Amino acid sequence: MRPGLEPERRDAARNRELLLRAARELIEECGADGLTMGTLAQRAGVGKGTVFRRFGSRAGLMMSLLSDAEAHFQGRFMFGPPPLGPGAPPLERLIAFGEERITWVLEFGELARAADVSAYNRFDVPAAVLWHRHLEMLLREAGVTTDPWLMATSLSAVLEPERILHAVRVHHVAPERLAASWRELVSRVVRGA
Amino acid sequence: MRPGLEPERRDAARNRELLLRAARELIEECGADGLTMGTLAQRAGVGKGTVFRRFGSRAGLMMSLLSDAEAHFQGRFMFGPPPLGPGAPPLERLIAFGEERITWVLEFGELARAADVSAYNRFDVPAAVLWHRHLEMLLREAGVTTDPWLMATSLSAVLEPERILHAVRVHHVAPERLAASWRELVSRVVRGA
DNA sequence: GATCAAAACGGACTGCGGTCCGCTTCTATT
DNA sequence: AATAGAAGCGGACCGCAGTCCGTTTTGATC
Repeated sequence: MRPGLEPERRDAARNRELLLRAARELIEECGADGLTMGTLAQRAGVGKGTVFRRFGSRAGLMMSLLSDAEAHFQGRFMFGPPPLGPGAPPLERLIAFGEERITWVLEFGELARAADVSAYNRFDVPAAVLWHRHLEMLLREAGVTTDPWLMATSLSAVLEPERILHAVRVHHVAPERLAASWRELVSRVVRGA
Repeated sequence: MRPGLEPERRDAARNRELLLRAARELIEECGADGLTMGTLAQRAGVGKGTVFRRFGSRAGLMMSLLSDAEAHFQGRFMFGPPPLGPGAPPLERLIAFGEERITWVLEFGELARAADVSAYNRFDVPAAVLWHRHLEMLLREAGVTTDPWLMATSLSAVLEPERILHAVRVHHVAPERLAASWRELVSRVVRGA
């Protein structure tokens, strides 16, 4: 999250750790939706202003909590072993990407939902941009030449946490069924090229 | 919105009209995001409790404001002339549906965004269910046999107001380009069958 | 027209995310 | 060790969505 170039003051760093620890505890106890910024400040033993100074907003806090998991996932699809990482044919990588993302959403999705900035720029956070670029690149490699940028946008929409969680939690769709549908969709998109 | 079977009391009906009129005025002046329930109550000359009694929530109010436009759109794709309405081949109807929905979002999307309940059940409001069923039906007719329900879910995701508005307003994507991408996507999905 | 229960009303109240600003604590410099 | 000013701190404060409950309006019944 933080570029190490301009180091944090000691008390600031201490409070960040205090807050992250307290946040994880609270989420454990009440779920991500049950966490309020006031309670968090109290639990961590700091003022509310400090929480907002550190994380900017509730969404920012959630993004900080996610950043480890996100970095790990990013590392895997960019540098990890095939079929998710480089080395496999693009269609297989697309399929693997969706499958892994579905798994990821099932594990961290509630946090991801809480991290969604409710403005238009929800799609412009670094992680979302990275995923989008990755999809676009794979589509190009797979020979999709007509507007790969928008096609990547559409595929991103399909993998949005909100929908995936809704399908699984409300409609009791099995994750494997989601994955199968994704395979089908992306195969058709690519084969149509 | 209201089934006519259990008629409203006179004062209730009067206040509903007052509120809807005031809401439209305020949105005209401040945009949908700028409308607050308190201001609305004040403008309409009623108490805040009344606003919530009538519409349940801010999202409910926005849905009431949308209901005319929604009913009109629904009428067109269910009973209107082809290619949107019945009579045209399913692929053409799918294409027309997306095109019309894009146009619709560009006109009413801000309202639609404001009407989005921020819970899981955002996809279970009657209008969303209807669109979903319509897409599913067209997919079946077009010969998509593998999990048309989930495929319809995916296609719905692509047409979500939030993304369309983001593409147009932030990334300056021309609506025609969105429509072209939709045609491409849905053609490939169907042809793959 | 008087009566009465149900429906509707209204505004004080709660809890939340987020801001503001006077005060405190660090750390670089001498 | 003294100092200065930048960085950090905290909690009172704001505006908002949504709730609660004592009071008022309505319209069916007599």
